[in-house]
Amino acid sequence: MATAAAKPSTRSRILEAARELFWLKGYPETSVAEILEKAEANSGSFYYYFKSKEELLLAVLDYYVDLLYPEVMDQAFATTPDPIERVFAVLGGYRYALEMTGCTFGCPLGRVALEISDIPQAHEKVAINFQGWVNAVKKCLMDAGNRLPADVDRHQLAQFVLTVMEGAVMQARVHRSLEPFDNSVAQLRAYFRYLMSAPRVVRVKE
Amino acid sequence: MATAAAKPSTRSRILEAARELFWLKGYPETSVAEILEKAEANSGSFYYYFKSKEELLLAVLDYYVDLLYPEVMDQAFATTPDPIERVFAVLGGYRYALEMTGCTFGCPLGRVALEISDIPQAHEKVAINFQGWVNAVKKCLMDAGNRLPADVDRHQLAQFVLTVMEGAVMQARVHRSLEPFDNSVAQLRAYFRYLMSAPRVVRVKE
DNA sequence: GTCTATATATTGATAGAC
DNA sequence: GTCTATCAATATATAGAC
Repeated sequence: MATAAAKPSTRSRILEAARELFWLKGYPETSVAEILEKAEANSGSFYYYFKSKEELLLAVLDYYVDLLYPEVMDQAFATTPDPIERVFAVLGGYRYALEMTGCTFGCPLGRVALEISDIPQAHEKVAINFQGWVNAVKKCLMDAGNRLPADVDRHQLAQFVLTVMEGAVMQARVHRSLEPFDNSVAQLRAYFRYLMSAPRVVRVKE
Repeated sequence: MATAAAKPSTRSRILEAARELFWLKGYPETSVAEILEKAEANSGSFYYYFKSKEELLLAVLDYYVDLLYPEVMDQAFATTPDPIERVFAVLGGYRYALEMTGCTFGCPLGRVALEISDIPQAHEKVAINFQGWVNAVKKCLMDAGNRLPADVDRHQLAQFVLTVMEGAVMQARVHRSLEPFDNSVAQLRAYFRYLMSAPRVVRVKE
């Protein structure tokens, strides 16, 4: 017979609680005491597993690397076979997160990227996460083959998709509205439509 | 004869110190004590002018509204007559700020947008700042007249430019490199080139 | 490994003299 | 309006029993 799920280890409970609180409240605004309460753990356990709050942040950022596919990419890849549409399905996932949170919370890594300024290792780890995201999108763009012009740099375009996602999420957050997000994605779509459009004959001045 | 510049008022010294520190360290990580030290003021003066640290943040965000043209737009408008090139000159201003700070500091409002989550008034004021920015860019796009297709929504496109700026600045910050910024602007340029390209004859399948 | 109790520093904010 | 002194709360982190 099925047994009840075992309670996760203390360390992973702390990690999970921190991940959620850093996402909701930000790293500087989250106290160790709050993390402990949410994780149902004690101060002694915390400092047994982590040297400091700062080290916990770095562990959370490593954790996010593992979550890229299960939390961000897998669903888009599973439901959307067309590689170009997959890219927009990934963006749709962020739209859904905004929708579910009243347009308050989008990408937790973008938040760390801007709110932290004195922990260079944190930026390095966010950069690694961004690289993983960009590579996943780049893979889609490469899978699109010759539907995109050969001279379009896939890496640059994938980086641009991340740029648009982060900027769009930010604006949705401050406006508490999906409109700026949808507008930005609409413009990105127009750009892709152009890139994928049939060969053009440009009328030349006589 | 010329007199030495008068020392700014205590209130404006506090406001200016806060603006810079919130930009460099973020709002939660900046203590009132630091602001006072930088402003050469005392706790008593601070709470004479501001009800709380939170109210100071709101005052700083109002202050930014006044700084939009002098700090962000004026130079681009003065040096670049072409309205489309003006938009890219504005982006060039952010590139310069990144360059001058080792790719660590871009837009202070984007930072507040993501690091603050429990002060709705702060988001409202960032939204007002973003609106001003978008409107300034929108004005350029409208000045471009029929160089852009009539059916392109100027507001949506201006919002997209802000999206790209914020996302590009964020990536430059985490990578400590201008490359992601330049890549994103290059893609935005390609999109504008497309929008401004001569009327196209699309080859139709037979 | 987990617990409670606590050390030490710093936080935002206030009081009251001048 | 500006000053110093200080409050009360909270922060991260540690000590040492179990």
